[in-house]
Amino acid sequence: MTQFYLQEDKLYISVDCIILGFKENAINVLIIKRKFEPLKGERSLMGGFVRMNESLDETVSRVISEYTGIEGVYLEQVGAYGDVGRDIGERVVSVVYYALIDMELFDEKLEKKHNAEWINIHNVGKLILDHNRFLDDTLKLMKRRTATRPVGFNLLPEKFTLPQLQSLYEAIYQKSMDKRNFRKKIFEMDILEKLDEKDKSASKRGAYYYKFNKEKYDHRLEDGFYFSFI
Amino acid sequence: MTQFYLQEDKLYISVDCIILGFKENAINVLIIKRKFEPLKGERSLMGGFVRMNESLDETVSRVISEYTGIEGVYLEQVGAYGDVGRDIGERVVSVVYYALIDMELFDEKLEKKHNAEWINIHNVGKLILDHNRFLDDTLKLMKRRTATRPVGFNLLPEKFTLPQLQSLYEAIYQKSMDKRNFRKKIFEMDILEKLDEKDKSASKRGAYYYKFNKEKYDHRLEDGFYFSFI
DNA sequence: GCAAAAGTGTTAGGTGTACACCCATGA
DNA sequence: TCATGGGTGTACACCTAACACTTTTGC
Repeated sequence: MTQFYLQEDKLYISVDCIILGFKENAINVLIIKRKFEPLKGERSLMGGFVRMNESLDETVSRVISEYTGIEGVYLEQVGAYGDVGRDIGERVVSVVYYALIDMELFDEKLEKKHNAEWINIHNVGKLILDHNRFLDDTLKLMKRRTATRPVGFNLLPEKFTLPQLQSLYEAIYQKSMDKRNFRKKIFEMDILEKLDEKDKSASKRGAYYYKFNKEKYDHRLEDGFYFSFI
Repeated sequence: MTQFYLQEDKLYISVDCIILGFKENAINVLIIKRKFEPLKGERSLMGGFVRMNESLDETVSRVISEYTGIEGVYLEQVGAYGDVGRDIGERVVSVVYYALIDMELFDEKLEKKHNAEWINIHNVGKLILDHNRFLDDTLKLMKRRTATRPVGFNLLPEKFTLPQLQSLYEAIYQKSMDKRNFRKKIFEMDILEKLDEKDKSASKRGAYYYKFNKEKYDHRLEDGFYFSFI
């Protein structure tokens, strides 16, 4: 059986990760300055080669964990990029994923170790190779996804306030929203659980904490419930 | 520079294609019965290995052209599938694409040559490996895409009637639509060009032919026009 | 007591949906 | 003339979007 494949070419496959986090009312992406040739000193996404005995998902998780210290994050595949000349020197097909992480869980020691920094997604300059394209495609996909699935919560801590949630969506869609309409929409979805606790860090009055209630959400999905932020 | 990659693994990469066509009010997919081992006689999607000097897009186009005789079709990537055991015998990462073709352009000689047949997407039985998953993922993606982009036209001849167009969308979404509402929506989009010619094959009165007007569509997109069938 | 953020309802306009009849033509 | 599919308009329900004031509390 192996005979059948023998005449075919084998290629390098890498995974590139776009790690997104939310802080100070902005979506940030983790970027590294490469410490070695080729392209030393230039800015890049995090990546890794897919190993023979490793699934794509395993490669991504390995890379994410290496650069953030976090396991089990929300991941979505953006796509495979395979133009012949996309990498320099060697032919490499890259599969791109993005991850939404809670920046409070980020291991800051890794920031120095990898020469990494969080950059506002609107100020990311030139990246190596076709990484800017990866980022552009990711942002389009992420906007669509956060509009139709409750995945934005992955960018927030487990407990969050409604002003926080709103400012997250405002950062994603780059437009300000009406407080009353936003809250009405969220409440109608009936997927949040209100806690008794308040966050007083942003105001004297304090804002109630909420949690995303996955059970409620899954239950609502069953009877053809259609989801839509924005 | 090449040194840098030397220690990494190289893998086989294949492309699998889901070729969709519209005929007799149903969406059909082209399926082959494999003529050789492994898995001889079983039903499969069309695929091909990515060659060292070929981009993914080139591989897809090669495969599509080989099995349909058509060039320049509408293509969209579904994703990369890379579980370690997904292929039997060897490790192969597969990148899946779907194509929307006008079945009138299909070269029927190739049907026998490749042991291929068009099967209604709701009657496709068991396919080899993880090909059923590819098909399921494709259909979800295609439904979303045809709902928000005017790509359904790729499944019709250049000239088509409104009853044809409606029956296409009814086949995609598996539900019947109101004629008046459908036409209203389409006309409001203002992306069709009415021809003077009629199609009399389905009725005595005849239905006017229309053409998709890409210029109009591109123009409307510029001023934040949001598109939505269904 | 005041500054600063959290929280709360109503209305008007627009969009989606349901629904029934006449038209054109070939046989 | 009749059977068959093509073509057309309206009314109601629902959803979206715009809008301003009161509440809480630490300082």
